[in-house]
Amino acid sequence: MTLYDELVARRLIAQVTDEPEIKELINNGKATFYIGFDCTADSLTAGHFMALTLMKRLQQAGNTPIALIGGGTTMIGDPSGRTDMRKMLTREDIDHNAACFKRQMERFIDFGPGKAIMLNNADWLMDLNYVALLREVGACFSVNNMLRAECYKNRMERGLSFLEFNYMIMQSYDFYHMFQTHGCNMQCGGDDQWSNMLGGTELIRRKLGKDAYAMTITLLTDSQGHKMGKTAGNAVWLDANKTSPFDFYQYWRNVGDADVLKCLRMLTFLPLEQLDAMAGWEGERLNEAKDILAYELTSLVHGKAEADKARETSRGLFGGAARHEDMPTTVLDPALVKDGKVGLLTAMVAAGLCASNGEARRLIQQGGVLVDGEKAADPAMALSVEALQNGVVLKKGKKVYHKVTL
RNA sequence: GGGAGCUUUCCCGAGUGGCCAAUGGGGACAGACUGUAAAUCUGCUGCGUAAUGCUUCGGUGGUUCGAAUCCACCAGCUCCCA
Repeated sequence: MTLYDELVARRLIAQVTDEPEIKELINNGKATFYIGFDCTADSLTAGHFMALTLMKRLQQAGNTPIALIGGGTTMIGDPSGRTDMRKMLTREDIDHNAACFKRQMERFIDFGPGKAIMLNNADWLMDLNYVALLREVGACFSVNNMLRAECYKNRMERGLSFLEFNYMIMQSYDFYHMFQTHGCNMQCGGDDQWSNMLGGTELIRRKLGKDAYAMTITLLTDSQGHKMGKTAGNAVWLDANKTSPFDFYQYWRNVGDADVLKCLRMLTFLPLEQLDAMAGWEGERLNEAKDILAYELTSLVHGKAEADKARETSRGLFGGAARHEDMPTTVLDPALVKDGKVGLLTAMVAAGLCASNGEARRLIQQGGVLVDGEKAADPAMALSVEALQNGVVLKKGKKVYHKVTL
């Protein structure tokens, strides 16, 4: 099976500019493609993960990836998929974030000589001269066309600043620039980037009379159409300090039935034959598929050892056994001890299980808290120092486990 | 440059002097039912030592016994005219 066919079979491809050409390029390792990453946070997220796997799949077939860190474009802020304007980040924040991204990507993509390149568009965007830029590429963009682009359409009612409007031009310029300096002939990205990407191929065609290609991948959404990779509005991070391997594992272990196979296909490297065999699984059996999904992804991101630990912990907790060595743990501040005890409410807030005492109290009153397996009935209860020294397991709701110690 | 309007708790959105911590919906969280799923039903959703307590309705001042509600200025956004 060729690479292109595999991508199709995995339902990864959303749109392409020129199917026969792109097939030819990537199947034969002739593509030098780039994917841009806006560094708005100090860690990549599960959302970026699919882009990384795509990069890896293409790299394995002999194509050359360029990971473009958006040090310059982040200064502008992409309005795609946004209803409001992004917060402006300082240059220092952006540089810091770019460095963090780089570290995470290096674990995943081989940046050895001739294998892959990492660039930062701050290197060329920051020095652009306004008038020179306008003269160089300004004539190649039709405002009429830009306004028709899907990503701006829904902003027409709410307002779109000139700053953001220029994002497409910057992104197009990136492609144009790398086409010339690095022989970059294809751009990949999320489907929400489609119009920005077309801006680039169009610019290259007009300025250089050459063809460049664009391919977008399907955004990973759940069966309700929501973007995946978020819990309670927070991103699922790839950085172990921001989302622990256990929580990362649990996130995927808990995807809905309707989404497991899709996730396996799009995110893992498991052979398609194996996935096809799983496609017939139903009901309870899907839990096996979820376990495979969670294990595969955790081991890709955090390594096999961490994945084993997370799986064991998870099985221990949900399988009834009392194993809890690896669950997230908080060491309480000794200052919280009063009369040889720490109030349960205090402990829950300190462990980050609740935002406030009031919330913790409510939770207990609703019967949502277990202390070492026993339902906590009284919000006023306290944990003794002796018990804490051995570690007390707090369970919030059905799935959130947290150990507190002194 | 001129004119009109908007800014409410996580989001949408009521509220237009005391009965407002503020209707309703969504989301989130919890309980029941389950398979660590979905759907459904229920509860809950500012803080709190739980009290006729405290802090909230873009910001700062003011009027008033009392303001999310009135006034002034500032900021942000939207729309119309140039």
